[in-house]
Amino acid sequence: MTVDTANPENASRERIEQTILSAAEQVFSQHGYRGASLQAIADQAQLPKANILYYMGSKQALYVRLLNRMMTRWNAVLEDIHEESDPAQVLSDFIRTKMELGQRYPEGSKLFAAEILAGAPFLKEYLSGELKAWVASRAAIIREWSRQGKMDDVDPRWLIFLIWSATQHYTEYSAQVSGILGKASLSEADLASVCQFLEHVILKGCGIATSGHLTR
Amino acid sequence: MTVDTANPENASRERIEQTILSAAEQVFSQHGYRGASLQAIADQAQLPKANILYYMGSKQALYVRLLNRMMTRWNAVLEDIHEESDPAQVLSDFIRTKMELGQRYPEGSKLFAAEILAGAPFLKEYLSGELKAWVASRAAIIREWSRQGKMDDVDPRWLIFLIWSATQHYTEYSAQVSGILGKASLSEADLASVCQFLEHVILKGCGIATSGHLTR
DNA sequence: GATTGTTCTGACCGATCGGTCAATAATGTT
DNA sequence: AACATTATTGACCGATCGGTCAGAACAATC
Repeated sequence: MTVDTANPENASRERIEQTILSAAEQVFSQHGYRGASLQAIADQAQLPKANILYYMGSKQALYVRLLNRMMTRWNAVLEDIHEESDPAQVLSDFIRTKMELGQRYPEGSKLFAAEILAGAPFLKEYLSGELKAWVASRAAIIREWSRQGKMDDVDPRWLIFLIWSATQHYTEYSAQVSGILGKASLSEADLASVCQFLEHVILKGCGIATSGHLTR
Repeated sequence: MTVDTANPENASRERIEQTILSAAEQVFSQHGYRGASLQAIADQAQLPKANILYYMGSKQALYVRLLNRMMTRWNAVLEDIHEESDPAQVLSDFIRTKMELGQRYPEGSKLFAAEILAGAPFLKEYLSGELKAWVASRAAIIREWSRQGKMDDVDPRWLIFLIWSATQHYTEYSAQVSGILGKASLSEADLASVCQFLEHVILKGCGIATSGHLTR
C-alpha cells in the first residue's frame, strides 16, 4: 500500500473517520447496538451507507471501536488520582472529574450506559478485568483511610458506585433531568451547584473533614 | 361483544397477556424500543408472532402499555410518603422504597432507563408533567425542613436526583456491578449493606440527626 | 499519457422488520 | 345441532436490515 495509515499526512481519511465515529456515537447512544441502523448513521454523517462500511468494515467493528474510544477517555481521566493525597481532595477531584467527563462526552457516556443496560455483551471482560482491578485498588486506599480514622468506616465499593451513579445521572438521564427542571439543558451554574452539593453531602456523609477553602 | 374485558371470569386472556407483557418487558429492557423485535418477544413468550399482535395490536401499543404499567408501580410506591414525618424517617423510607422497587421490577426499571436514554420520546409529557409536579412538591417540603434547621441548606432537587440515581444504579447497572464485584447477583446481605450505607451517607451528609435506633 | 492503487457509491443480496389477512380451530350461546 | 364469536397461526406484504460487489471517479507514480 502507498498510504501509511499511521501517517498524519493523510488527514482526509482521519477527518472522515472522525465524522463517522461522531455520527455513530450519537445514533448508538440513543438506540443501542441493535436499535441503531447503518442507514441512520450514514444519514447523520451525510455519507452513503456503503461508505460507512468501507471505512469501518462492519457494524460491530464500528461499535467496538466506539466503546474502546470511550474506555480510553475513562482511563486517561481516572488515572491521575494519587493515593498520598488526603481523602477530601481525592474524592472531591473524583466527583469533579467524573462530572466533567460526562459533560464532555455525553454521547459516549450514554453509549456506555446502553451497553451496560443490554447486559454488557461487549464489555463483560473489561468490567470483570481492568475495571474490577481499578475499583479494588481504589477500595484498598479508601479502606486504609477508614482504618487511619480519616473517614467513617464505609464500604468503599458502595462509595465508588455512589459517586459514579450520582454524576452519571446528569448525562445519561439528561432527558429526565431537563424535563423535570423545565429547561432544555443545565447551565454552568447548575452544574457547579450540583458538584458543590455532591461534594458537601458525600464528604460530610463519609465523615471527611474538609480543609477550609476547598472550593476553588 | 359477549366477553367483558373487565370480567375476571376470563382468566385465560389475562394470563396470556401477562405472559406477553413479561416477555416484552425483558426484551425491551435489554434492547430498547427500536432494538427489540416482535419475533424476539414472541420467542420469549413461546407464542407465534401473530399472536402477540392479536393481543397487543402493535409494537408501539405494547411498549406504551409497559411504560404505563411501570409508571403505575412508581406512583403507588412513592405516594405514601407524608410530609409531617421527620426528615430522617422520610428520606430513609425513600431510599429503602426506591431500592426495593428496583429489585422487585428490574426489567421494568431498565425499560424506563432505556426510554430515558433514547430521549424519552414516549415519556416527555409525563416527565415535565406529573413527575415534575411530584418533584416540586417534595422539594418544597425539603426546603421547609432546611428553613426550620432540621437539615442543611441543600438544593432539594439535587438531593432527590441523588437518591434516585444511587438506588437505580444497582438495578440498571447490575451488569457492571456484578462484573466488578465478581458475583452474578447481589445477595440480600449486600443489598441491606448498600441501603445502610446510603442512609448513613445521605442523612449525615445532609446534616440530618438520626434518632438512635433507626435501623429496624 | 498510461498505469496503478485508493476512494467512492448505486445496485443488489438474503434475512428480518412490523404488520395484515384469510383460513382454521376452539368456544360459547341458543 | 346450528350458529356466532373469539382465538390461533401460517403465509404473505412492502420496507428495511447488514453486508457485498462491480465499476466509476480520483489521485499518485512512472
